Amino acid sequence: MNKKTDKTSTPQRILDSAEALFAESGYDGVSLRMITKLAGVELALPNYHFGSKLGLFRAVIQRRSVILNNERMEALNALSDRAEIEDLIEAFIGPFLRRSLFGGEGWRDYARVVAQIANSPRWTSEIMSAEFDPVAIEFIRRVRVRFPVAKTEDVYWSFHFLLGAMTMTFAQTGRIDLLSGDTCRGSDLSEIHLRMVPFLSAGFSRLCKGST
Amino acid sequence: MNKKTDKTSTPQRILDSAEALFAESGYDGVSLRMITKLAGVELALPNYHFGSKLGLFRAVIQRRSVILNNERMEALNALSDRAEIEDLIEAFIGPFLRRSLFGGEGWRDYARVVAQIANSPRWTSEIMSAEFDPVAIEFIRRVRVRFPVAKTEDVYWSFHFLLGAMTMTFAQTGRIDLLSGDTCRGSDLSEIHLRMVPFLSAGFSRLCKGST
DNA sequence: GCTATATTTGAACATGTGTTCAAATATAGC
DNA sequence: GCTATATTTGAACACATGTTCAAATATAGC
Repeated sequence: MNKKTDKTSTPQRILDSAEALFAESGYDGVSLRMITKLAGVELALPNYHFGSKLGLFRAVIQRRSVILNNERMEALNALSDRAEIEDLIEAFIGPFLRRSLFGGEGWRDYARVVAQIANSPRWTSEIMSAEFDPVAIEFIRRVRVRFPVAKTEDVYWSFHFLLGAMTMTFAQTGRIDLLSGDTCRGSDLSEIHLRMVPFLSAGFSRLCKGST
Repeated sequence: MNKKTDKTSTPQRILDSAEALFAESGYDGVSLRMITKLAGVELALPNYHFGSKLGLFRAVIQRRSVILNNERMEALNALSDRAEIEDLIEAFIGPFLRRSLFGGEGWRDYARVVAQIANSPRWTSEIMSAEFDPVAIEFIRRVRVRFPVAKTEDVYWSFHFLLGAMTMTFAQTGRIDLLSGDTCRGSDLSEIHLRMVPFLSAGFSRLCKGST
């Protein structure tokens, strides 16, 4: 018999299983026994490799946030100071949407985990702000360059609405599928992407162009 | 000694405590012992009055959803067929925002619970669709009357973005407070309301007016 | 005031929880 | 091949979980 039943390493198998289960039921809805059973490893191993359940959760988030934030930051930096709001929004949301769409189950599950913690007061400062604020700050800075006369609050609240639309998209709850009788599918991220940029651009323009 | 230490009835005290705790930590993050301790009642009473923990959770949601949906449906029905998109959006989100703002802690906590279940696949059909779909369907119908040439998908996706912005607002995680250095406060629902209607109206107009 | 029903009490039940640890095994450096 | 380190095993720990139930108490109808 093989020493490993799979090619992937133990920590990775644990991360993958945890990611899939957290996406479905959230942090408190999943036990280490569920995770280790799905991963096919012993119960003690998550604690050995990640210290604690909380350590495992943080590792799940960080594994992909690092990759993601690099891509997003690069996309923003690639734009000139005269870039339109459409381009800024595209740079901010595009990498995440593309990963969720083409990156396989793991990335899709990851987005669903992020969506849940983004709406939970418990994880806001500890995880959301810690992991995702740098890109957010840069995006907001660039929006203010684009709309120099916009009031500070208008920019932040516009960003807040963008964040909500993005989060709801990542959540993939199937609500819109049910509601539309499958006319729309939450998994069709390219269909959403196509509409999200114009929708949000119009909102930003209305609020931040300075007509007040 | 009094037979009741408070004026409110036992079921209500349980509902209030459950609501406050669910808002902070979600369904799985709260135990019946936490709830009964906060409510100052015996452990067995939630099961007696609501059948199970799940029954209690559903009761927490339904207690206010009934009130809310009546108000929202009336607000929609009060509008003429020629109502602007601004008015439709106002009717859809206004009652909820006002309750959260002026209704006291209970309504604020309730909104936070709804925000969390709105992003969790686990509760989508069981609770979200069951409780909130009728108003959503009526809102969408009215949007299509207002924008008769709009493609079906554009209307649904616009609604999806609206739902995201609304949910993120109700979540009250404090992220935008942190990010803006308290320039913006997530608890200032009137500040948000003021901007949310124009922002979303611009998005709907861009996507649904039929220019494609 | 008595009776029937509704509610509350306090304890127990079986099972699930994250974490720990010494012993066994595998891996890598030389 | 031997040794030192890294990993895995399997079991146990102390405690928390939702639910149940008979007994005690309160409430309401007459």
